[in-house]
Amino acid sequence: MDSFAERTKRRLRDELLDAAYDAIVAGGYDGLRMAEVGRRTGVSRQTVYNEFGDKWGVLQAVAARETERFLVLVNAALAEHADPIDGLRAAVERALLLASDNPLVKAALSAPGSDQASQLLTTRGQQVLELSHQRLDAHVRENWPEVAADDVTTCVDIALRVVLSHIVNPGAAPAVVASQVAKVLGPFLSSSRR
Amino acid sequence: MDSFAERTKRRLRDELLDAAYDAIVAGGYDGLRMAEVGRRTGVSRQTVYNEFGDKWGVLQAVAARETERFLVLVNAALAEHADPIDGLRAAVERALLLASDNPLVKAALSAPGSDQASQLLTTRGQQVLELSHQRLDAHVRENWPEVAADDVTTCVDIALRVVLSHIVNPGAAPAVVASQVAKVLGPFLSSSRR
DNA sequence: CCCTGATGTCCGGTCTATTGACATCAGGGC
DNA sequence: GCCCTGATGTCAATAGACCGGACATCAGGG
Repeated sequence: MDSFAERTKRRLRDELLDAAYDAIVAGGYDGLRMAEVGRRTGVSRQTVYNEFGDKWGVLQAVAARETERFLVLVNAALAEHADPIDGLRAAVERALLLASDNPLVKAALSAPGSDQASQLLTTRGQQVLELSHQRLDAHVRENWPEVAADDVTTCVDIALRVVLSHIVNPGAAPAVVASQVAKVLGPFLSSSRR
Repeated sequence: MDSFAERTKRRLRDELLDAAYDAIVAGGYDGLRMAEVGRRTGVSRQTVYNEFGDKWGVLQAVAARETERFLVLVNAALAEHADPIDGLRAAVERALLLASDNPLVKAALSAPGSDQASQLLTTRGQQVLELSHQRLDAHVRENWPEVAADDVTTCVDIALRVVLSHIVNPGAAPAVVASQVAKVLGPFLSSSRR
């Protein structure tokens, strides 16, 4: 089922991502050295290339893992509320708070080389968007089956984009933004109940 | 220094030993199946042979690891006493207590196939003896440098053999045996102080 | 203008696990 | 007594992954 070799492969990838994460947090995308990632993990530079293709692949993989972890926490905020609108508000606020003190987000937006890394959240943001979409859609449908599936998708998409925008370019405080989003999307959600 | 490959190799060996340990505790030496050890670890049967040579090698390796762990605890008992004779008594008692509820020792002495496994502690006990000797000698010399090195070796050897004998063939209670050993060896130790 | 350091690619060598086959042996059932 | 099963132990061929070195390329700095 799950062989030692498979576990080892996963572990290798995980340790490489740990090393890359640390390097990015410490020195941003520019400070990330492929050779250094390998060295810290006790593996050759070539192995890093075999695993991720190129440097951009490393950044993407780090971001994907971080996004997954991020979404677990956001989904937990969603799940704490019986009413979908309350859940929406809580999730938005949680996401903004988490993002504001996430070392990787900070590094991506402010460290040297941020012009590259920040694209993960802007012009090259499909990966993060899609991943978040999948996780959130699934979770919302499970929690509030009474809302039409299409409308869930629409709602998640809009909220997601607003949140992402605020992460990249902060406006009002998290709680304020969350209330705004809930207020604006609330009527739509209510009208779509079966 | 310590590459990913080396760590993986150690981990493999460790997981194989875990699987073998469980199998032996559950079914004794006869109940140990090479294929099962591999299967539980997610590795082929051949890999088990590559690592340990043969079934006896597996048992030896399990015993060696267990002995090391055992000695850490026994040495801790030694270290808790400033006087060598007190230390000796405490170590003997600790060893006998630990052995009496050690699952591996129980399996080796009572489970089916114990005729084979028990040889590790009797006719084929060199490995365990030597390992214990090294660890204990080093520890004792470090703790009580005032005792002549030769006499330490002698003393450890005798105490060790008495303890091993009591493990295989229990006599008086641990505390009693410990006191006996301390009483008998005490004068010798005292006389050898520099 | 060269020198340095980093990315990315290629390839041959090596190590290790895997797979399948085989010989051997002990125990149990017919 | 004889065969069948299951286990140990051995062997060779194969495959997969990492390694090491070499190389082209490019950007930045003295």
